[in-house]
Amino acid sequence: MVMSEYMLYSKSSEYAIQAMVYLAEVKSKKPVLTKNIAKEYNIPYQFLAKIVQTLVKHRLVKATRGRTGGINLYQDASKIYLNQIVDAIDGPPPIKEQCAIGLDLCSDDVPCPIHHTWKPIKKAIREMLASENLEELAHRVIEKRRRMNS
Amino acid sequence: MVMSEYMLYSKSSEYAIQAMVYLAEVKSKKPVLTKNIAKEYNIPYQFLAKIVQTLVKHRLVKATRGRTGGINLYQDASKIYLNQIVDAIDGPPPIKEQCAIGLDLCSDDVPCPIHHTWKPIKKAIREMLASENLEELAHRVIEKRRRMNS
DNA sequence: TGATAATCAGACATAATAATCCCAATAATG
DNA sequence: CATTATTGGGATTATTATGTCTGATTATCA
Repeated sequence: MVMSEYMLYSKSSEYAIQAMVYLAEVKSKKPVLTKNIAKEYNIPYQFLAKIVQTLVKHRLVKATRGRTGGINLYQDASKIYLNQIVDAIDGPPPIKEQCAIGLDLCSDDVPCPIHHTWKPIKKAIREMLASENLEELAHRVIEKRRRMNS
Repeated sequence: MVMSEYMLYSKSSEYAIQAMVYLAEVKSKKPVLTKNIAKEYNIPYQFLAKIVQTLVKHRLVKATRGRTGGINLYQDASKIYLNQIVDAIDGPPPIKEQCAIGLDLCSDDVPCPIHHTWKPIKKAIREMLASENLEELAHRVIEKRRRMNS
């Protein structure tokens, strides 16, 4: 199998994050073309367009139709966190705890073999996604570009 | 998309782990039937048979053919770690660091926006998989069963 | 008001993963 | 030695995730 490494979210979510970081980066008042974002990040255009539609429905992105149309962030970049994007695309996290090795009925009371190790890690991931907002991310992307070009 | 939650390895690897925990649990000198493992864990038999073939090739499982055949652990349960199983099925981890949000050229020098948060978490996951051996896991599965039936 | 350029929406196509089928090879047993 | 029961392994199918096509809708601008 392929399994690059530890998947936190789907490819679709990854594209969604990239697109929204782009929007946070350019800070354009005017609508930004989905096509340009796709080109910039090498995302298949039509596929990204679909993802953007979902982001619009979840009010993470605002779309303007027509000739001078495009997309913008629905609200300030500092108020949008990674977990919101992932939840919009992949759906909200499961109600019941999921067991890492697929045993049924895994909980704090009846833990699976790796429950106590896995649980805090899972919590750390959740907190990571819930603490990173687009404004900070965009800042760091800009910083990254600066370093790459030097 | 579905994305139950944070995928550490493929479904195939999950099945492989379950099967090997089972082998560690029963501690049978006689070969154990793949069919029985499949039934016990509700794994599609033919699919598990395929996975077992891979485990055999990687010398994690020893297969005995013929009428009284079946499978056993290749070595002592205490010497087999989760990462070995995952690597055998999903392939070894990528050489280059993978960026969590899919930006190219992410490294310690030119980090992606969430690099510094993600890196230690990734390390923790790796260490979890590299520190859990089948003997301990089997012990805890037995303990789990005891608790579930009380 | 017609040409142009964007998003919206649903159907369709492709690729990757998961699962199944079938029969050969192996080995024990009556 | 035929029967039975197992793994081995290639081909095939099913399901899901990813990606594409086409046309409708909306809005600007000459």
